Amino acid sequence: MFDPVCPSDLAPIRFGDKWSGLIIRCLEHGPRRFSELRVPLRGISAKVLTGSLRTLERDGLVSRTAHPGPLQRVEYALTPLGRSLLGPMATACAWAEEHWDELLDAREAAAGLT
Amino acid sequence: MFDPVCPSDLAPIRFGDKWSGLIIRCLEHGPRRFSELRVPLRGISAKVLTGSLRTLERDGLVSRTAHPGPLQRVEYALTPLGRSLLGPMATACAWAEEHWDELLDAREAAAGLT
DNA sequence: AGGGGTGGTTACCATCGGGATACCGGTTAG
DNA sequence: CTAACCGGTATCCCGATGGTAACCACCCCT
Repeated sequence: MFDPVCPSDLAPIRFGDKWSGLIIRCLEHGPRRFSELRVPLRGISAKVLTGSLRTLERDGLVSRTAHPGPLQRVEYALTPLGRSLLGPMATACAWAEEHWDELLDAREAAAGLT
Repeated sequence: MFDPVCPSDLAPIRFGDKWSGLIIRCLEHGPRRFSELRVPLRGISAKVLTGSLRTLERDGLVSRTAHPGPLQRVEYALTPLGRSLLGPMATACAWAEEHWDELLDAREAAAGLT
């Protein structure tokens, strides 16, 4: 997702994968079920989604609750820790929205003089 | 580096690699030369560093200037666009510093009940 | 009994990022 | 002449990431 780079010790540390950011934002407005997550994340395979969810769970960002009852029903929700990430993520998104065009322009310009 | 995830269109988009964040932070306080970058980024190979720098250059975040003269001297600096990233990155770093322990605890707890 | 939805797991496979190593042209110092 | 430094490039290789497809148990509905 991103590198929380600590200036103190210069080592690259990453957590999160291709989909983690998206998943967290999908959980922003409340718990979602497994299949509810697959809808907005068009293209994600079950395997990768479970993988990402397991990692997020392991890191304490997302909680998994299997609701009892005859129907199989599993809900994923943000933990407080996960929710605390929404702020920084919003900042990053704001930056991206603001500078997206410049990025594309730069890439296009760079491709142009190839 | 991180996913600037736009909530509007849910597609995973990433730019930056393992070292991009670190490189940008190394350039925070002024231009640096190729070999000056390799020092704080212990462990990075020349190939990977050039690769990352080329990508950052392509995206308009970093500028490369080969100074004329008999001595080979190349300097990398942040562009205004690159500098605009420092804010969001600081936010991310602050989050990381604040919640780093919780993350580690969660991982440890998860590993514990394996 | 059969079909469908939910929430996965497993095996297989292609791709890619990144690390190690060697090399290279130009320049300067000893 | 030789060695060393700068800023790379060329190759090889490995492991992780991620995608596809098949399969599975459990439950519901008809």
